[in-house]
This record gives sequence, C-alpha cells and structure tokens, in this order.
Amino acid sequence: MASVSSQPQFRYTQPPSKVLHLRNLPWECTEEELIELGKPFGKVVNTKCNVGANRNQAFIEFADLNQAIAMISYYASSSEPAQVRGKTVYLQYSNRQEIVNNKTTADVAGNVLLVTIEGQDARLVSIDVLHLVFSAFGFVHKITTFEKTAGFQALVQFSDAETATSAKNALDGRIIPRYLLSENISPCTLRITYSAHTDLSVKFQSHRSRDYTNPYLPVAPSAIDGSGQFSLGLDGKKLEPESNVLLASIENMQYAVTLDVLQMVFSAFGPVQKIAMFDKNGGLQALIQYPDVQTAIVAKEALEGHCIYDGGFCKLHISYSRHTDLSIKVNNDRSRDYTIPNPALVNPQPSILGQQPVQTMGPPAAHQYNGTQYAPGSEQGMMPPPQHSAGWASAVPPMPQSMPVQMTNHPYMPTPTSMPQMAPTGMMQMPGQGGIPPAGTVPPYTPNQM
DNA sequence: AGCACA
Repeated sequence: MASVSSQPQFRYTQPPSKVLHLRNLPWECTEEELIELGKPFGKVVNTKCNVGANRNQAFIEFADLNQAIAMISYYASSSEPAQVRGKTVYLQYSNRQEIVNNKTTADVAGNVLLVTIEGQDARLVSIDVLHLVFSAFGFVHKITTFEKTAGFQALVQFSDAETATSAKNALDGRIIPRYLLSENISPCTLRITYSAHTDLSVKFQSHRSRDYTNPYLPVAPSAIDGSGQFSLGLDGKKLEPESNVLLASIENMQYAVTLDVLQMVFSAFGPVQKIAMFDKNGGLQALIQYPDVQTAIVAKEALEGHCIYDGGFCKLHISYSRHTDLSIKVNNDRSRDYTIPNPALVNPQPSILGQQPVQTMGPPAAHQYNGTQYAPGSEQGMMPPPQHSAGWASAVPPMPQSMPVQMTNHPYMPTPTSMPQMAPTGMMQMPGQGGIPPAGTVPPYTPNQM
C-alpha cells in the first residue's frame, strides 16, 4: 500500500489538517508559547513540542479545521512571519489529522518507576544493586531491566504510588552510592520518571528481571544457555552460576559447628536433602543440597555473611557449588543424606528448644514462626520495610553485612499455588526446628545448656 | 528547515 508518508511531501501540496506542523522553533519551546501562537486563530486543543531529532519542531492541533486554515492563510500573506522568541517559525499542515499521545506518562504518579541509569558503565549495574537501592523506600515487588536507545533502563515496581514517589524524589538525579559498585565502575546517575505500567510481567527470575513477590518463579533458562552471566553481584562482578547446592565455609569457628547445626540453620529456607562437611585450608566447609535452585538462592542471600553465633563467631560465607547432587556414601557426623531414612544411625533432628544460637541470623529465627507474615493474598507484609523515612544518605546502610537480611525476601511467600514442585509441608517441617548444638559445643551464653 | 511515539 502506497501510503502518503512514503512519498515526498511538499508544503504546498499538503492537504489541510486541524494539525499544523511547526519547524525552526527555538530551543525547548514551551507548550504555552505554542498556545499563544495559535490562540488568535482558534482554540488550541493540543500541542506537542520538542519534536524531531533537534527537538525544534512542534505540532499544534486546533479544535476546528477552519481555525488551522485561518492561521496558515494569515501567515501566508503576512509580512511578519510567525515568531517564537523572535525566531521565525515555519508553518504547514501536518500530514496527520490529530496529535497523538501528548499528555501522558512522565507526570502521572504511579507505583512503577522508569529508571534510566546514566554513565559509561551503566549496564554493569546489576539488578541486585538496583534492588538494594530502591528497597530503602519500601518493598520492591518487581524489577525489569532492558536496553533502549535511551540507554540502560529499569522498571521498578512498588506497592503504591506513594512509595514510588518517595523513591523518585530521593533518587532522581542522584548517583548510585560508590560502595555498592566496584571501584572500576564510573559513576552512574539515576534519572527517574513514572511509568504508565502498574504491574510488570516477570516470567523468570533472571539477571534481567526479578519478581520479589514470588521467589519460586522459575529461574530463567539463561543458566542453560551457557552464558555464565546469569548473575551479577553487588560489585558488578560475575558470580558463579546459581546452584541448588551451596558451599558454606565457616570463618572464625570458635565453637564447633556440627552437622545438626548446619541442618537446622539451612532448613529454615527449605528442605535440606544432603550435607557433606569437610576440612579445607584449615577451615571447615560444607556442601548443602536443596531440591531446587530457588531455595538455595534464598538461603544464600539470607545467610551470606551472617554468624551462626552472636559475637561474630562462626561466620558463614556462602557460594554456589558446582555440584548438583551430592554423593553421600555414609551417614556419619560429617555427612548425611536426609532423603534416605536411616533410623539406625540418625537422629537428624536433635532436640529443640531454644533458638538462641541462631538469634543473630534474622531469617531462620524471624521467618519461621511469625504467623503474621502469612497474610494470604497479600503481597506485602512479608518483610519490614526498611527505613521508610530514611533519606538517601541513610537509606542504604553502609554496612554490607546488615543488608542481606533487611533486603531479603521472606523465603516463604504466601503464594501456595506458586510452589508446585515443593511440598509446603516439607518447608514447614521440623516443628521447633531450632536444634541446639550437642553438649560441649554450646556457646557459653546459651541458657539451656546442661 | 521538512512530520512525532508507546
């Protein structure tokens, strides 16, 4: 179909339209100036300025075609050309019949923000960093990122427009704090407007998009496509591929960490299938196997950098193992396969009672037994919104260790339908799972030691 | 100085 626009257009052959096309406008001509210009000839119902590559073109739409004709006619025979700020403006009929899409977006407050990350290394900013930055203002439901001509952009979804507005006001035009990025990344400025979206569609958890309301969403196939770039860490460096098996090393091990302790700690996030402990480089390490990657991700994010015992003792450092299925040859005090019942050997769930030993680790203690956080159907309330009123400076605590718990989602989301492959009961298993280290390994302050 | 964008 040979459309009008495919043929060269000449101003004298342009058929009349309610819409006039203006060019040679001065810089950043305002809507008000366009209205002033057209007002003598009729009612200006719509305008659009800053059009075209040089942003020096505009459109005026009149209520009536005759008004547009009047304006064109006047200036066709006038000795004075149309002017804006003393600059001659050239007029002609537009080849369209109406201005589309003028009054929209940008200024209508909504719960979703469009964030443009400016800077040389903008695309090295990970989704995790963005999550961290925006979480300071409230629960972040979802984030998607994408490349556009505008650069590296993200859509950040909050619960409501108020929260989004507070984030926008605090962050627009600011740079991402340096300590959240590795040193070799040049400064990245955030430009924020409102998006017209209200609910983002996130199909996978990936390095491009996250749905924090649903940790059981499938992980993107990017793990399979061998890119190896699945996840970018806080520092923007590549991390090892995610895995259902975690490698935990224990630092500053003042107290013995037993298999049972590990089982208890890690079970807070889902069923632990297998554990293997071993010594490496003079320290203790353990491999912990979950049935799926998602659970491992949640556990890792919650536990990384945290201490099993108060006082900085037995600090956990967690990474993803290359293993996917541990081979446990024998159940003993260093390795165990919980998927194979072994009554002879085991008492995999030692007595319970206190949770003191893990008090310093937010997730296991806080998450497991707080009934209030299971508000069905509610997407919020699963975690305390971090420092709402905080200004930018204090919005993101400078201590990395304090971040994971604060910013981490509740591992048990009130979305039963969304955890198909995992029996909910499996996750709530171990009534009173706060196992205590066997006598002799109990930290001195633990009240209920023998 | 020559027709826009989600």
